Amino acid sequence: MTSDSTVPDTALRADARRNRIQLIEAAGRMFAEHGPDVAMEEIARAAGVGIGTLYRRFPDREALIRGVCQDNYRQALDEARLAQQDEPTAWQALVRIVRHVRALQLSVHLALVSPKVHRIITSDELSARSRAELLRLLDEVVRDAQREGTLRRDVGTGDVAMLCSLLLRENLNHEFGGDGRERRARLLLDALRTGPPEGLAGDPVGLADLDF
Amino acid sequence: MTSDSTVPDTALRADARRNRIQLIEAAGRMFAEHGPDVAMEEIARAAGVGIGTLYRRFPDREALIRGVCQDNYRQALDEARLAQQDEPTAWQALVRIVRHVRALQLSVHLALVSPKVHRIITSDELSARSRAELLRLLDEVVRDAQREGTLRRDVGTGDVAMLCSLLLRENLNHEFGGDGRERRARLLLDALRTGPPEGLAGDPVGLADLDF
Amino acid sequence: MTSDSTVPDTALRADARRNRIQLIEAAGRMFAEHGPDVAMEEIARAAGVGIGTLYRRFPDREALIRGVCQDNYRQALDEARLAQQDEPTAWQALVRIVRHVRALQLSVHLALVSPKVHRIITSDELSARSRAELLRLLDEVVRDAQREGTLRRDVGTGDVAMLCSLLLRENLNHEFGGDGRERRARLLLDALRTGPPEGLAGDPVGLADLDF
Amino acid sequence: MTSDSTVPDTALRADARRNRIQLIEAAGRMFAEHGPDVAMEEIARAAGVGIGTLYRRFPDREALIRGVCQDNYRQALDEARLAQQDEPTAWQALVRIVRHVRALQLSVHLALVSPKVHRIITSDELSARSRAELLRLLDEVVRDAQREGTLRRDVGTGDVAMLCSLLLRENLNHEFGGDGRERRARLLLDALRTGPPEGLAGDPVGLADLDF
DNA sequence: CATGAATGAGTCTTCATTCAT
DNA sequence: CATGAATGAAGACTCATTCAT
Repeated sequence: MTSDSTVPDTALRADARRNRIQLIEAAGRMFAEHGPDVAMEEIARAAGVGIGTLYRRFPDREALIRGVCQDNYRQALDEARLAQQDEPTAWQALVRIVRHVRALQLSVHLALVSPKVHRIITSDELSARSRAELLRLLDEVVRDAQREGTLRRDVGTGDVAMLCSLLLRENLNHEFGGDGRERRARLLLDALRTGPPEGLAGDPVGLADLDF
Repeated sequence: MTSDSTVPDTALRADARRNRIQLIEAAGRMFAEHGPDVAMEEIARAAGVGIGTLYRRFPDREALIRGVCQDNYRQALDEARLAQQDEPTAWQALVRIVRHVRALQLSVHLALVSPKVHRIITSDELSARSRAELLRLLDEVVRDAQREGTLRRDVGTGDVAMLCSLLLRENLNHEFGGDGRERRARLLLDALRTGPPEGLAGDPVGLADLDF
Repeated sequence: MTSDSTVPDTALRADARRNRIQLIEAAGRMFAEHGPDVAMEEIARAAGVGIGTLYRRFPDREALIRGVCQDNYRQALDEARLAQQDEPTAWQALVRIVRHVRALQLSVHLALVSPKVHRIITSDELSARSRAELLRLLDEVVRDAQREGTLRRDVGTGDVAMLCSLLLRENLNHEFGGDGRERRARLLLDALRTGPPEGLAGDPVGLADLDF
Repeated sequence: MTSDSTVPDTALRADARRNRIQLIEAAGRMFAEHGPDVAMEEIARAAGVGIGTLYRRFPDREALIRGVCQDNYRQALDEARLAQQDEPTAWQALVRIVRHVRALQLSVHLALVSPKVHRIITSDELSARSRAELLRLLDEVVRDAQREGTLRRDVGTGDVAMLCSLLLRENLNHEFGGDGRERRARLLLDALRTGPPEGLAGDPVGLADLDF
C-alpha cells in the first residue's frame, strides 16, 4: 500500500514503518477532506502519533505531500497494469482504466487546488517516474485500441489522458448526486469510440442534483 | 462588468462604487492566481486601496467571495442569453454555451477548491437566482436541440450541465498547453451529438504537454 | 442640562448647539453601558449624527470625555446647592447629598474604570473648578452638622467625601438587586451619626441577590 | 498561590506548570495596572514567555481572565477560612474578613470595569463554587456574631457582603492617599456594630487627598 | 457645515516548525 | 525514538482619525 524508494522500508524499524504508513494514510484522508492546508497537528492526531513524530518522518509539509502522492501514483500504476493484463481487448482495458483509475484522484485534486502543490508534485522525481511509466502504458493501450479499430484515429494518447484528467477532477467531497460519475465516464467514452454511441444506463439527469 | 442587486450601485458615492468594482476585479484575479486564501491585504493592494476600504465594502472574506461570484454568475447569464438569441439553431447555441461560458470558471474553481467556499456560494441567495435562471435557459436550449434532432435524446439537461462543469474545471493557471481546451470541448460535444463525430481540428495530442 | 464655559453656547448656531447636547447625552449613555472605549462611530450613531460631526464638535475621544464629565460635575453642583438651600438642618442636607448626588456617578465610574480617563478628568480645568466648589460646599455642611451635634466630630470632610465616593462606585449597569442601594446609604449614614443607629427599612439582605 | 481543579497541576509537565503560574501572576498584575484589555502580548512578555505559549495555556482572553479569577477566589477563600479558625470571637473574625480579604479586589475590580468580564466571571463554574463557599462561611460568621451580640440584628449576610464589595471597589492603582482605606473600613464596621462607635485612629481626613 | 469614505496602525489568534524532556 | 511544549511570523479584522464630496 505504501512504499518509498528513497527511504527503503527495510531501513526502518517495524514500529517506525507502521507510523509512516499511518501518517500517509491519515494525511491522505485529511488532505481529501480539508484541503492541502490542514493543520499538521490535525494530521498527526488523525494518525494517532505526536506532532514530533510526524516531523521526524517528514521534515516539512512538502515532504508529506510528496509522500502521499508517491503512494498514489504507485497504486495507480498497479491498477493500470492489472487492467492491461486482464482485459481481453485494448478497448476494454481502456474503458477500465478510464473508469477505474481512481487512485490518482487525490493527487490531481491537490494539484488542481493549489499552485504550490502542483509545483511540488510535478517536480517530484519519484512521482515523475511513475507518471512516465503510466503514460507509456496508456500509450500502448491507445495504439492497440486504434489498431483494433475501436478507438477514433484522430485522437492521441494526450487527448485520452486529458479526458481522464477531466474525470479525475470530480470533487472529492461534495459529489454530484447519484450515478453522475458513471454517466460522465460513459459519455466521454462515447466521444472516443468509433461507431455509434452505446446506450446510457439510467435516466437522463434533469436539473436537480446539480451543486453549482 | 460588475453589479449587485442587493446594494444598488446608485446607492454608493461615485468613488465608493469605483472602489467596489476595482475590489471585485482584483479579488477575482487574486483568487484565480493564489486560491481563496490569499491575504486580504494583497487583494487590497492589488485593487489599489487600503485594507480598511476593503473591509468597509466587504465585511469579511466570505462577503468578498460572495461578491466575486455574484458578479461571475451575472456575466455568465448575460453571455448565455446572447448565445440563445444570436445563434440560428439550438445546437449552435448549445455549442457556443458549452465552449464559451467561461465566466463561471472562477466560481466553479473556487467551489471545487474549498468546501468552505462551496458552502458560501451555494448558500448565497443572489447567486442562486442567477444559477437557476441559467439552468432554465440551458434547459430550453437542450430541449430545442433535441426537437431539432441534433442532440442525443437519452441525455438530460443535468447531463449537459455536468459536462460543462467538467470543462469548467480546467485549471485556472497552469493550463494544459496549446489547443487542449478546444479539443476537449469538441470531444465532449461529439459525445452529445447525434450522427457521426465531426472531424477534430489540429493534430492528436501526444504524451507531451500533460501536467499530471 | 448641558453647558460649557469654554465654548459658550451662544457662540454656536442653534443646530450646532443641539448637536452638541445630543452628543454629550448619547456619549454619557454609551460610556455608561459599554465603558469608555465604545467605538466613536457608535456614539455618533446613538446621537443621530455622522461621525464627521462628532469630530467637528470634539476633536478627539479625550475632548468628548471631558465634555461629558464637565456636564456631570455641573449637574452635581446644582443638586448639592439645592440640598443646602432647601433642607432645614445641616444633617438633613448631608443626608440628601449623600443619598441623592448621583450625577457624579458616571464620572466616578469612568475614572475608576480606566487610569487614562482618571488622568483626563483630574487634569481638566473646568471640572476641577466644579469639584473644588462642590467640596467647599460639602465642607460647610459637614462643619454645620458637627456644630449641630448630629455628625461625629472625629470624621472630616474628606472622610465623608470618601464614603460618598464609595457609594458612587455602585455598578452602573448590573446593580445589586432591589433596595440594596438605599440600605447601603443608610448603613453608611449610621456610621457617621452621633447617637444610636436608626432602624433600617426593609428586611435584612440574605445571600441571594449578590452579583459577585 | 495558583491552582486549578479542572486542570490538575500534576497533569502538566514541570515547565508547563511553572509557565502557567507565571502567566496567571503576570496577567493579574497587568489587568490591575492596565485594565482587562491589555495587549495579550504584553502579558506574555511580562510572564517571560512567548505569545504562543500564552495561547497554548489559555485559548483566549476569556480563559485567561477565568484563570486569574479562579486563582483569586481560591486565595480569598483560604484567607477567610484562616480568619474563622484563628480569631477568638466571631466579631473579630468578621473584622478580619472585612479588612483583610483583599484577594478578591482584582476580580471585583475587573467585573466592575467591564460588563463583559462581569459575565465571564459570573458564569464561570469554578469561581462560582468558591464564591458560594465563601458566602456560606461569611453567613456562619455573621450569625455567630449576632448570637454573640456584637453585630446589629437588622442586617443580613447580604448586607455585610455588599459593604465588603463596596470596600473592594477601591481603586487598584491611584488610591486615595494615606490611611484612607483603613478609616473607611473602620467606619463601615462602626455602622455594623452594636453599641457606640469605636474611636477612629488617625486624624480626620480633610479636603486634600481626594482624587475626584 | 454635515457626511461618510478612506486609511493604516494596532490587536488577537493560528499554526508550522524547533527543541527540551 | 516519541512526545508535546515553546516560539514567533503571518494574517484577519477593528477602529480612531483624516479628508474629499
